[in-house]
Amino acid sequence: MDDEAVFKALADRTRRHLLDLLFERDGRTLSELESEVEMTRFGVMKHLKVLEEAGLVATRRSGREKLHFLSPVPIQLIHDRWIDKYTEHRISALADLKTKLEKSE
Amino acid sequence: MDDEAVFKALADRTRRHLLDLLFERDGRTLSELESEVEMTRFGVMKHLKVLEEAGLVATRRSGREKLHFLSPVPIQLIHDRWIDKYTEHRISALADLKTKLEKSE
DNA sequence: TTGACATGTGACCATTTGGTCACGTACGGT
DNA sequence: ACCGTACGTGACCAAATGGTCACATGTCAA
Repeated sequence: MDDEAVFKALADRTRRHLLDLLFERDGRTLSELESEVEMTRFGVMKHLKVLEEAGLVATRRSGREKLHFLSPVPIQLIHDRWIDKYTEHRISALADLKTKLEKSE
Repeated sequence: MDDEAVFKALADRTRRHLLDLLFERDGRTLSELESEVEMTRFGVMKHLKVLEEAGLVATRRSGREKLHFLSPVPIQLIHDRWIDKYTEHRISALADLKTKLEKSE
């Protein structure tokens, strides 16, 4: 697996925020994403490039705009790497519990 | 979520290899893990500390040894963040296909 | 209690990374 | 044709990261 690019891409807080934005609504342009982040256009562009090269974001040009889409396949592969099929249900229960505890703080 | 530490921890190739080793067999000592990696003891120790602080590895002391265990809960949480429950089956099929294609190369 | 083994700490250095900027290219509307 | 808009490139710098080493602590066993 070409995992290096994927994990490096996920290691930055801004890039994860961009993924969150695209998870919420797909097909946004660079300018639109830029307005959601405290950073110049150049920074955002660099981050999107990293995400695209990692296969976490797919793009499509439309005139002078570039549309960005979330591509979750690599995330699924991460999961499959360290979660044993047989213990998956047990872990899921733990993860749900952890989420609930944190929300109720 | 305290995701920063988790993603930073996963961003390094050596640390992912250590997780693979622990996924394969739990409860190993530092010295044992050191022998599996091309690096001095100090480097491995630093990496294990990062993994432990991220909650990806749990430890237990036993005499002068320190035993390391894989803790996959944070991995599950990553998955849950960007994989929509309703599209999960479709993505899984894609991920399986990708794995098969890469294996047959 | 002495010695060997297993783990721990802080300083140090080379490389990578995140962010900005000056400048450049491409498309659309009027 | 022209101007405004949207995206792209390369250089540059400060900060974070990965790795090693000298040195230190704790534990077992003879």
